[in-house]
Amino acid sequence: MQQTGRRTNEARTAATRAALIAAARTLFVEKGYAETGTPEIVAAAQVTRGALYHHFADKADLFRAVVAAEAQAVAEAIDRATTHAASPRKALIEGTGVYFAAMTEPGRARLLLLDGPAVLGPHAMAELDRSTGGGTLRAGLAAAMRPIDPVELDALADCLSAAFDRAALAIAGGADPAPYCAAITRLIDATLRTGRP
Amino acid sequence: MQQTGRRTNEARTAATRAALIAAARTLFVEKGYAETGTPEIVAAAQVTRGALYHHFADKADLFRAVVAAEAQAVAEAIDRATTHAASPRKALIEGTGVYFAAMTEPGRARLLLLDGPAVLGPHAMAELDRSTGGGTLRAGLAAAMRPIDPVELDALADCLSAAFDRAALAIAGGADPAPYCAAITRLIDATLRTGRP
DNA sequence: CAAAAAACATACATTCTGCATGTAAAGTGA
DNA sequence: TCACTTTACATGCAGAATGTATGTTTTTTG
Repeated sequence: MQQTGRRTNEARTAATRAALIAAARTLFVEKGYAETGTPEIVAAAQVTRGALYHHFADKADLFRAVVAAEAQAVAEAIDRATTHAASPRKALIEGTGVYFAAMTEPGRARLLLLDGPAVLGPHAMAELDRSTGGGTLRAGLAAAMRPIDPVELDALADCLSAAFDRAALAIAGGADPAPYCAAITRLIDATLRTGRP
Repeated sequence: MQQTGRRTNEARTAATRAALIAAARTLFVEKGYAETGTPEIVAAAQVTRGALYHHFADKADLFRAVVAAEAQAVAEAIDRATTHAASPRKALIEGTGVYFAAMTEPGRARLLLLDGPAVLGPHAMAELDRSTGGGTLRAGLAAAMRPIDPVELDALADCLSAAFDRAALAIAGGADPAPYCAAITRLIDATLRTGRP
């Protein structure tokens, strides 16, 4: 495992960045962003602080990379599991189920829903969502409801996703999933009925 | 304004704590929890760091006091504006309006919805809600819907309040309130229709 | 009014962050 | 392949922040 052989610069960079992101993810999940120091991260990643500050602007930038990777993983899980369901409504219900399942990955809820918004700001998180898999819920709603004002649709999708996030966070925190799943299903059905009376 | 005259200990403590909480609130709102240092806080409050660490266990404890005061203010605003509306449904709609208005106080959304959960944890925030004004939404739902499983009612109230919070955060961030108000009203109506078909 | 306790003030030890500067490894053009 | 440039990493340092230990002043109490 010693880097005795020659390695291309691209490979070196990829390896170092990957090691840093993996180590940082573990520690950020375990102890939170603020309580994790860069010395601890680089020790776990087997690199020096110099390497960290060569590849990332600062600690927050490394955290941004960790969160981005996490959002990417969620987006991929959703893309992968997208079965073309019969009705738009079925698609919506299944989609939320997949999102829900993806958010059970340990530490994911804390990174994406707790420390992420606080450290990077809700604006950066929203843009991150948009650049990865965002818009899925909005599209699903648009397909399943009667046409509504696009701006209100944006707001509705935003509020609904917040409800999903709260459920995911509660479950990640040890709550019983059953009542939350029931509540979420109820919310979706209710919203759809609003569109088609 | 010099504290030349004799002051009872109780008064000294109250004044010092109030000055610290006020100064900390301003700075935490302006620059966030992590970027605000205790030297800056005590300078703004005209006290020394010794006073801070005499009254509060650590920086997070001071932050907890700030957030608790904020939650208290919200609870009082809701209690104050509670008009006994005609129908349970009207009461629910009006209640969310009052909550919404209370959350427009500058900095409040950041303290209660962003830094609070990240620094103190969602569990502590939930307990804080419970100890101040929490349960209002749950009670309103229970009154306006046909009876449902209490555990699911808890989850539903939790998810709905998350939707409200997201809207409050968006508006505090500069978003147009109109579409969010429309989306929230739609969500409430839809949920109530679920209970009484 | 003396003794105890509370409320502060000061100094210090530790730790962290970000940068500046130094070195080794890889890429490049002739 | 060889000098040269660039990239990747290593080390050391300056500034600042946190929490605590210890000292001092102001109330309170018997």
